[in-house]
Amino acid sequence: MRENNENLEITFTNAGLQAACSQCNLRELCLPLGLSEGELSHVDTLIGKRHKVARGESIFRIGDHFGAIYAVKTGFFKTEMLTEDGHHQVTGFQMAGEIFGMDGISTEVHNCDAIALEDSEVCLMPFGELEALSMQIPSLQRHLHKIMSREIVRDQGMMMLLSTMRAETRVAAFLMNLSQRFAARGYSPVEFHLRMSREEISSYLGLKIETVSRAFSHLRDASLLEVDKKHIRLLDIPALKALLNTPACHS
Amino acid sequence: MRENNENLEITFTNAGLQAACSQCNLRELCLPLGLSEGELSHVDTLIGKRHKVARGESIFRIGDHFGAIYAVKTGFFKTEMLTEDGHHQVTGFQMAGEIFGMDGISTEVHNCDAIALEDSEVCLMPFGELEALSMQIPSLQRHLHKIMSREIVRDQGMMMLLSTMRAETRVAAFLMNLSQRFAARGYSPVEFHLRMSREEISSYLGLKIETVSRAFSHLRDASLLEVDKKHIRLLDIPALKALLNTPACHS
DNA sequence: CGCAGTTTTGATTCATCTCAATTTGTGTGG
DNA sequence: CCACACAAATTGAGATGAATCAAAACTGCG
Repeated sequence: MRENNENLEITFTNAGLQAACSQCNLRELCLPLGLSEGELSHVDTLIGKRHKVARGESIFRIGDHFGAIYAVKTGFFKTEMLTEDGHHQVTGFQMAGEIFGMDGISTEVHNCDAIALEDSEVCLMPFGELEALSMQIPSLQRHLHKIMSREIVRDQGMMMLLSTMRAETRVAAFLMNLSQRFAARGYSPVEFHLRMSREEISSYLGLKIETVSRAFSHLRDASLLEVDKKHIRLLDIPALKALLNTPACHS
Repeated sequence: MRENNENLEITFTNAGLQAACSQCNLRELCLPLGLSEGELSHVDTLIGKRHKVARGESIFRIGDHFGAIYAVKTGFFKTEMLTEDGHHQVTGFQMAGEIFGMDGISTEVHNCDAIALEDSEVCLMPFGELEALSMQIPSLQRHLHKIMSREIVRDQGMMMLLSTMRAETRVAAFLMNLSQRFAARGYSPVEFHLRMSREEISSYLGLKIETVSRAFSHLRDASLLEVDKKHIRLLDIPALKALLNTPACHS
């Protein structure tokens, strides 16, 4: 299986302990995108050791001092903030090649927890060094800015989802989004495993867990997908896409 | 009135046509924050001419090529995206000293419209030049990153508002947010004028216009504020703050 | 003064939440 | 390996908050 190959590869590169972007199969998705060979070798010197995290452990917590941003090497993460009334609220899920921790730049304090949803590895990128290096390498600077901007756009898309879509549509949009991201990583866009619980999905989508469950059931009944616990199979992607274009009012 | 002073000041500095951050009374809120005198003078060379926009006019539109970010010198803006089904959706309001347009960095194409809510002036900051200059001035680079990060944090806060707060609470949070921002600019935090329509507020808050109207009426009936059309007076800020800490379920 | 657009208010409908019960899954220790 | 307890997910019935539909009041502008 794909998973196994991935694991073998990790074991292999991890033997060197030191992360090396230049050797990483995620470099087309991650920070190094668009860098030349020579530039990449500079980046190699900056990226700290990789860091293993067991499922459930955190990379940083709310209130921690900000010192670095992180790239997912393998595994799956969630980030969650604390609401005014003390509840956790998932603000994002991160998979291989995705970067998180940028929330901490502005105040130099993290304002979310970053928690591994499965045994994972991250690459640590000390932010001060990253800034210093990006003063040397224009294409690195530019790409860093693009990554931050992409996060802004992503969050704004999420705002739109939350304010305009109905429960079922939110779930469909969520699954389509995962599908695309898996596809970009060479995994099947139609069949995948959810790493997060229904609880976490509902928190992320601004719904109650029962509503998410009902949405899954309803999409299944409409033959748009198959659900077996956390295993998802999208049966009718065009129809799911069409759902997203549906106005909020009852169609 | 305060407004008049502001206007006089504009007329005055505008006589020079060229914007000068070093002379700007917003420099503690805006891009130049934390720069030395010498660094400021470099920034002065980069900031393009100021740009006047009449109420209703746009600075950029969805699909426009991205070339610069903008700082509000005077006036008020909204940014709005297009939903899948073709409706406009307000994603933010920008006031003096706030920076917008960073959504365009990632794809080099803007994905929102930026529209003046009143006759306004913006300072145009060509992004390529800004990047080049930030390679010379570490504190400028750092602050640019903080500004982008702040936008990320802001958007995530909005996601939380949209997924956890009830209609009335959203409106209260919106007003409290405006209040703080006015206060930071030396205006009254308890009494201010809304530049945006109920329609725009409702779009921003993910509600219908009638619901926003009812929320205003209800907050008024509870003696938490006075509403006279677009003129708002916050009567009980502690109570409004307390509202925000209220769990989503019926109190 | 009258007209168009905006805002407020009211009555009803509908989607999601809440509460409750059941089923399914997971991990632990005998 | 199975039994048990506990957590996660599903399903159902009813309550509730916001949307919708409709109409009235207000605002601003020529």
